[in-house]
Amino acid sequence: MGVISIDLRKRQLIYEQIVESVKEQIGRGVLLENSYMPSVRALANELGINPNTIQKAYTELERQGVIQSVSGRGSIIVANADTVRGMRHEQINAAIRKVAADAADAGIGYEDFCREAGTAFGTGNDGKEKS
Amino acid sequence: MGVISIDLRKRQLIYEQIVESVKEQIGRGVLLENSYMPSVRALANELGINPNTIQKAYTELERQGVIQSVSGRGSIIVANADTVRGMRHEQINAAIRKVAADAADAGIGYEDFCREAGTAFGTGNDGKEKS
Amino acid sequence: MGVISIDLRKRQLIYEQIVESVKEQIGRGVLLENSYMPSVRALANELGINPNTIQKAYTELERQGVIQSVSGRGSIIVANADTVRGMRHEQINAAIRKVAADAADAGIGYEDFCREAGTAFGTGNDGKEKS
Amino acid sequence: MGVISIDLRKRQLIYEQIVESVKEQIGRGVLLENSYMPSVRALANELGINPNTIQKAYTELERQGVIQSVSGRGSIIVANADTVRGMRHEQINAAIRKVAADAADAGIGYEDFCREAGTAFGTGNDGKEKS
DNA sequence: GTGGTCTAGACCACT
DNA sequence: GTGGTCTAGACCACG
Repeated sequence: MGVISIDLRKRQLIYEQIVESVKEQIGRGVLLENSYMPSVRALANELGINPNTIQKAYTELERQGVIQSVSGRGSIIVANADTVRGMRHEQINAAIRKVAADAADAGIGYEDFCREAGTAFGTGNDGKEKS
Repeated sequence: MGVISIDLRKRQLIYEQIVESVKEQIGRGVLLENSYMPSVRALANELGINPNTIQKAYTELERQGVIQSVSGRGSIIVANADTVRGMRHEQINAAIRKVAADAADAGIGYEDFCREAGTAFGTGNDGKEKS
Repeated sequence: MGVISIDLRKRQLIYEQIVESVKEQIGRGVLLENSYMPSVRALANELGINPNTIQKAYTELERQGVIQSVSGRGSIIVANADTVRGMRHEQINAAIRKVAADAADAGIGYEDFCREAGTAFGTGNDGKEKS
Repeated sequence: MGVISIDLRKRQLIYEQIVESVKEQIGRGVLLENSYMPSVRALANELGINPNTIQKAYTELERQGVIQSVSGRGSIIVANADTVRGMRHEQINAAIRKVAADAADAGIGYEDFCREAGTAFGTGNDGKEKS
């Protein structure tokens, strides 16, 4: 089974899901720097979607400097795990700031915000130091 | 100038933007319980979009119990500010949990998460008291 | 307070609701044979709806032989309670046959049908003789 | 010939007729779980009505959890016959209770009610065993 | 071709 | 003029 996954029911564009999934797997060390990505055709087949969509994702990944397409050879991963983890962190941090701004706007306080978030972190930081 | 605003450039569906904008303004007390919403045509005209899109938004608002439409009369706001704020809070809490889960998954710790979020809350709560 | 009632939120046409409401009140003996109906204008005012709608209802009532309009005088009730009760019974019987046919079609048995209906009749016929 | 039927002369909304017809055919086992619905355009063409109306029906069916639509793929039936039959039964039971309440209100007794209904059930259950 | 959103504009019942 | 349904047809992302 492949390591790249998509969900057709999500509203997020499929090619974006692929981009994110690829970066996530590189960050996890599942996909390695200097190794080849599956071919457009192979991945399209594996995910059961159209090659055009894969192509769009690969083009975007190349634009972001994550992979590099070599004519007749395939697409090679040129970013290392740390780099993409950094990209992912920055993306998530932006999402955090956005939802925090929404929460602040809706009158949710900082402590309530952290308490709500705490449940997602398994390390005992579930807000109990608030009680 | 009207109180309901949309941004055609956003990827969020227009009718959803309207639904959220209406709920936000009710929550802020700008739109009041028992008062009438602008008519479908009037709002369509004001926002420069098609009446059908407004209709779709109003239908959804009625489905959510926020307004009640009567043919030939207009659409009356039946939810009070607290109710709508509660709906909005629940929505935002869900978003917080989601982004927190993403962050945890990406290896961002609870404290980093709260520190990142802290900037959105004006009160100097940048996460220090968590450490 | 008037005896004729309508519900603007229902999907049933308003003039039909008025027709039914009038017949129901005649059947109950609240509106009496040979007495006058409220004037179109008065009833429109009382119900807060447009006189055209009342006029439509009165026209239909006249067509059914329930009232008779006399120019410059008003509309007089010409059907007695028994007559309209009969009309109403026939209408309801038709509705019963229709819903029974739907139920039979959906595979609901006669006994289940009667048990479900029993709860609406306060007289102890709530299906317990089935148990 | 298709299995989904509508009647333009009925007052019931077309998209509602479609929703009900689809659920009925699923309940009958004519439309099967995990099979695809006809495409929006195909059904629109077959029934001679506008694709938007079909879309509205499909959207409602998805909201009810009967089908699941995937852009570019089609709409797959996800509810099984039993589930849909259950939904239909609950709907019909509500209708039974409503008409029974009307009947009781009009002075029709439980036994008369069941006798009237009996004719719709073919098995000689005309209410005799109730007396 | 497929679903989904949106525009444009019609008709209806009712105000 | 008001909400609501429907028609006609456009564009988009995807197959």
